[in-house]
Amino acid sequence: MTLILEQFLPYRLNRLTEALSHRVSLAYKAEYDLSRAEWRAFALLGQAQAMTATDISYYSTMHKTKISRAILTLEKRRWVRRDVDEKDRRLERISLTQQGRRAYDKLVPMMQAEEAKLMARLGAENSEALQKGLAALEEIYLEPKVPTETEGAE
Amino acid sequence: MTLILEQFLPYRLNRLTEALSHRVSLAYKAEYDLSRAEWRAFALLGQAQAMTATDISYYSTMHKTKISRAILTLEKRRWVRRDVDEKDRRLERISLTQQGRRAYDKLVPMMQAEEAKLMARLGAENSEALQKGLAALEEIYLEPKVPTETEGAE
DNA sequence: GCATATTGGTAACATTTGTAACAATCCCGT
DNA sequence: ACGGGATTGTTACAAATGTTACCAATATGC
Repeated sequence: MTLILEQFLPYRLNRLTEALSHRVSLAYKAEYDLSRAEWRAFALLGQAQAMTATDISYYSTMHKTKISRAILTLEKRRWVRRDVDEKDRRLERISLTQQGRRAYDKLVPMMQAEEAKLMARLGAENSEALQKGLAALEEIYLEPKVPTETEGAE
Repeated sequence: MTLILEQFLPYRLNRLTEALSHRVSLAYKAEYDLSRAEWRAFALLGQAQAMTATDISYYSTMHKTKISRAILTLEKRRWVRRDVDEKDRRLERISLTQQGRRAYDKLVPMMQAEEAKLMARLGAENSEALQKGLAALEEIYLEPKVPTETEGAE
């Protein structure tokens, strides 16, 4: 009885994720010295208008204390700011500052270029297969979407 | 300029990996109280005859000190043993004990069942697409194989 | 053959992370 | 309107992790 790890989905995903994340991290580390947590929070904030820390935690699959700290760091850089929600004063809506937006606009093309390079190497057919497979997996295991407005994460 | 995370491969892989790994971890945690590192080292040792700690580190994408500690724990449980390689006495070949093998033989079917359930939900077509896409990615980003004998990692 | 560099593995230390407790706020039923 | 219970985010502390230094064994170069 043997579990063939090369065929075991969690193992495969783990290794690929590690490899890809590491590759991509080179860009934001070299350019801005961001940690993984910071980059993820940052990327989410770039896409959505204003999220709460809980939202970010949910969509990044990272612990809320980690997010709390990442946000603090980003805040110190003046890349994000917090505004207490007037309707519910427990909530802090986090959003990019103008300065943060500029950094985002500079960083994103680098990431996209990296991904484009990868897709080119994969080829159209493999790439499509991958999209299809991942989409199906996501449907089973993940919540559907990243919000573009602050909204509860279930 | 916006990076759509739902379409960004590292993000997608990360979330899926988290979700799947967590799901699978329930089995080995509930049954044997293994940590992730322990489970991965264990699974690799179940497949290969005898690996060195460095091999395990490489194939599990985990830090060598983490592996060192995981092996120590597994050794205390008497699931693995070490034998100093007589040819190169710096090396320790780690392998499953009989007791370890029994635990492995009990655990593996549970993991396979979990995966089979997933594949069934995916359906044949999506599953094949996924396989194809992942295989292509692996070819670009990963070393080819898990050794079945102790051997250097690249 | 001997000095030096390299490798496998561990240990000490410092950093990072998560768990648990907390304050502030809100919700809801009464 | 009040009180119990939930929710948001932070902090204190404990556990896990990684960096660095280290030892032992081996390989390399002269």
